[in-house]
Amino acid sequence: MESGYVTLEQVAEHAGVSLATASRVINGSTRQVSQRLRDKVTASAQELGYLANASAQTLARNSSSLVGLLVHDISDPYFSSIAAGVTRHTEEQGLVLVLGTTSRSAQTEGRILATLRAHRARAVVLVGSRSTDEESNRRLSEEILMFRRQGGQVACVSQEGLPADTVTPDNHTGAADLARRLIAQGHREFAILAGPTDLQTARERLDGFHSALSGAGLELAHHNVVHGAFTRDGGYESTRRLMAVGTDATCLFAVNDVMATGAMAALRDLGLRVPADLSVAGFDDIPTLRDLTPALTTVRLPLEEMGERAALLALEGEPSDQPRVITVRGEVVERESTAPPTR
Amino acid sequence: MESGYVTLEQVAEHAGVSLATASRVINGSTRQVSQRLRDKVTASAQELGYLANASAQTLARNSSSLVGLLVHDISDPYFSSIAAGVTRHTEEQGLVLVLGTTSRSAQTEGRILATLRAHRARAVVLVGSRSTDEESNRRLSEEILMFRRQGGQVACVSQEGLPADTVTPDNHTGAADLARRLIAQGHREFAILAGPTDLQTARERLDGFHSALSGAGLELAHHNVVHGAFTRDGGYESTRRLMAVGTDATCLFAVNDVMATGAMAALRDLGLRVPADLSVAGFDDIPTLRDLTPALTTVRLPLEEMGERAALLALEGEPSDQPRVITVRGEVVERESTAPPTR
DNA sequence: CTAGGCTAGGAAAGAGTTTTCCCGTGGGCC
DNA sequence: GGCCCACGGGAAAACTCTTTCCTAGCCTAG
Repeated sequence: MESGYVTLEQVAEHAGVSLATASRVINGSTRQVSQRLRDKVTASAQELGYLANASAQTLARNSSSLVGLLVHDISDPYFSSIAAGVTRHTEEQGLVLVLGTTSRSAQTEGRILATLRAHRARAVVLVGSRSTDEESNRRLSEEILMFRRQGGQVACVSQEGLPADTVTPDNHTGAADLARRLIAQGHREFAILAGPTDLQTARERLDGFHSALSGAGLELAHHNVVHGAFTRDGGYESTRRLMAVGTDATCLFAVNDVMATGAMAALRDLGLRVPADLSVAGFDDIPTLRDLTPALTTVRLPLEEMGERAALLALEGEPSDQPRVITVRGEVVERESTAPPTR
Repeated sequence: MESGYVTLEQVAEHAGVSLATASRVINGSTRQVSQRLRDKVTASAQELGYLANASAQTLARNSSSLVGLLVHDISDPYFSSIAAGVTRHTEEQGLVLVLGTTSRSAQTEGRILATLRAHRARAVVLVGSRSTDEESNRRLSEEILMFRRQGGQVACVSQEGLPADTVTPDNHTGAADLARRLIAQGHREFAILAGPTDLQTARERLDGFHSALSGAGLELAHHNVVHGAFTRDGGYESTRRLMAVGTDATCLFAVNDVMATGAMAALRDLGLRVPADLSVAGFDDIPTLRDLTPALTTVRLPLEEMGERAALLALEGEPSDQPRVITVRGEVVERESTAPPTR
């Protein structure tokens, strides 16, 4: 333990057995080893402070205990919630979690996936909404397939349609449920912070909301749908844009909570009160944002659980050809940010 | 590329050169290789889709590109902000970030550090407040030294006193500055949510606050200091306890923002208004929590930058014996959660 | 013209495991 | 008692790189 490393060979020598035997004892191989030698080896390992060299093991086994997790931005509480779920599972399995931050760049994503392949990562969990851009999807699919060909498993959160297992919220139904609740509350005119145009998740939520409106015989005016970044600042800025041209809406639906947060900030800066002047609803029910005032009406998603289940899919599953899809249903939680319209 | 892997040997063979030459070309060795062979090798590598096996490289070089990051809980926005900073640096250096979540368990921490050693991680960044418990500090120091003996570098955030480089906030001064501002605002009676008793950071902030009070000739009543978990729920619960026995304080200082968040929630539940009935101040200025209403008066820490600088320390520094300490000074930001007392 | 020094390239020795293959011993069965 | 099998143990190959050491060839200087 003095300095540097203790190798298995040293353990074997110290125990007076062969390298093979020592190895068999250490990693509890299927092969039988007599109790006597077993004890001697474990004692030696203990005494010398043996710690197996993970690289050598990976090389020999051609499989590591690394699990990748790709998110756009770990400081975004949406991603960090999911990350916590993934972490919980990898931690208790004794796996090593590699965190890759893509900053929404497909190129970075590709680079990280290659790195994970180079490390013979066992699995990777991809979080973040799928783009609707065909080209980038094709490239991502290619990467995923390459990963799988090399024996790795892939699971996605919120990214259906890729050649990998998926756990995804039912965005359409969730948004539609929410819309119906808001209609029941008395709202007739809505504005929507719809996020980026090329994001599958954002689009599904918009569609779901829209279709519930149609079902109730309501129109959604074109000028009441505004697109922008899927972030807090995107929500802020989108709201400013919306209010600059003016709106007749009594309720603002931001397709995710972080945008709703930005929206509420913008409205406050404009001197408007929520929900008195305008109701605001979000989507995700991010734990960290539950303390906003007024408390956000939103669609609850079990984010941490989703991360955990994705990890489970990636790590337990047989590498099947048919991607398994777990759909989780969101539940509308009505809080203080929405109220019957005063107009 | 068909399936499985392409090895360097295959590339060499395809290019009609030796393994050694191929290796030299691939990793741009110091040794000269003629342009002709160089081109042939790169072309072959490209054509075959060669990707170096990271484990083999680690084994051969006895050094990997893994960097560990240890936090208590990644879904806590304090940690995820710092993580974002660390990530930024590792990402642009092409390093691989391993995220370890300790759940505040020294045992888990030890386990993860051992895993990182087994992987020959190049460096590790430890985030989170040092305990004041001597025994666990001794054990952690031992782990760190072992890590360093094996060629790894260690840097800490908010954990001074360990045998490793550190970037730490000046908790004492920050809290004292805050106290003085609050006194200037007219407050004379304070209550403190002091966090866990055994947390160095919490204690320093309490001490700093306390000493500024003393400096102004003010007392801090014993019953106005309440301890509890360093979390949102800890803050909530501590506040309930505080209010249950009653307090004469006009201002409540929670030693970090997440506790302050819980405090504000508790006060709201009790029907008290902030700052009208009671002022509340925090510490950290966590970006995600800036949208709370009322906006929190707090001490701003450049969390992301702190993460980045810790990564820098761990990765640039010479392994020196004398731990380098970077102290960052927090800046008081006065917002809406504090106001002159009405009583 | 030869000795000596460079240089580019290759052979091979590691790096630390796992795992296959082989061997010797001992026990059970006829 | 002999044969076969099972089983515990070891030697060595395999995993894929990096790097050292060596060699052949060429150039230059004496």
